[in-house]
Amino acid sequence: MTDPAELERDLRSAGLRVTRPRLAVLDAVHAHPHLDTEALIGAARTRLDAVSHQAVYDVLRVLTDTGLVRRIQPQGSVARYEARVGDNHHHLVCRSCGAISDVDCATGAAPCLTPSGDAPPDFVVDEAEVIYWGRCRSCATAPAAPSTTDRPAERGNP
Amino acid sequence: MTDPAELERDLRSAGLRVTRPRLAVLDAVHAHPHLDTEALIGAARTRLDAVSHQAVYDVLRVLTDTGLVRRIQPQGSVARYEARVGDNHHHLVCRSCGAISDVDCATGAAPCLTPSGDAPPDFVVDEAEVIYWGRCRSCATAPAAPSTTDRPAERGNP
DNA sequence: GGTCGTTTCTTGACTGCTTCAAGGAAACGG
DNA sequence: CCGTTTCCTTGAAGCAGTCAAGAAACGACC
Repeated sequence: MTDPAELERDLRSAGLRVTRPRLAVLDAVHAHPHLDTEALIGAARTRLDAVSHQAVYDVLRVLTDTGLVRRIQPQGSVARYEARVGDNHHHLVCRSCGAISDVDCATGAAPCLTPSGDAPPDFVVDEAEVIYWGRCRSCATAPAAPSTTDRPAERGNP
Repeated sequence: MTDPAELERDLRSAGLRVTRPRLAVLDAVHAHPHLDTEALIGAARTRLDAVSHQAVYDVLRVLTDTGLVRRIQPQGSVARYEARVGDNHHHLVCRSCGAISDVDCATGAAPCLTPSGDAPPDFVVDEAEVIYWGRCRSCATAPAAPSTTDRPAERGNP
């Protein structure tokens, strides 16, 4: 649980009003990286007695727009959010259980990567988003049995 | 329009039955890279008199599963498909008009990139998916007026 | 502290992409 | 040519996310 005063300061410095739903959601995103919206609604409701799902959607949008949180959405997954912003890190996603983990970016500053061979015609690139696809250890060792300890990402799994 | 015999050969070598919807969709994906499903339904219907939208969804799933087409889905966009597979290339996406273009991968073979600093814990990576975000030339020069010549990607644009 | 204007949250309905399900049609091996 | 298997059609449903109108909360100013 992050210091409320710090969260409040973050909101204010982003030019946002400080409201209880915003504090709750922001704290939840800090506490649990890579959660989806539904889970964040739940997490916000443990902090507050009641929040509408619409409020959480609104808050997440505002926080994303102001850069306080980052939204990621690997294929086959719904939107997920994290509070680690500004360091241009990347993500590892497990193909079978959907687990996500962070990887530091080698180059550091965005766009950490530029299209190779400067062939690209007329594009001004400001960010390179990288997703590493593979299998986490538990799924790599037990291929057919996706672990249930992490939340699955793919919807249409047979 | 790709040679039908060639498309047929591709289907067979992937172990798939050759049907008219599959040929039509596969040809459409070859002809128009980065189209979304709705546009592909339209493109398939110019090749065939009638195809159900469900058939196109089914076909796209099968083609994706067998690796004959690749599915991409930048944030804020619906699913899009391309027939350029196996070369592990990447994509440039314009933030304002949603235009997508291809970039060759420098390294060539997948995973063209490995997580830097081998810090990542216990992940077997088989692919690195890179999306370069930025602005295409027309949008970079006219920031406030997204070009309508390319199909927009974002839905909730004000 | 109290008051006012603006922003934000609540409630409820709705959209759009995608998938599910059942039955008929087509592909392909024999 | 026939039977089995797979695939397409039709129609409906699911689900994440959005829209809209009114009530509540924030915070600036007095």
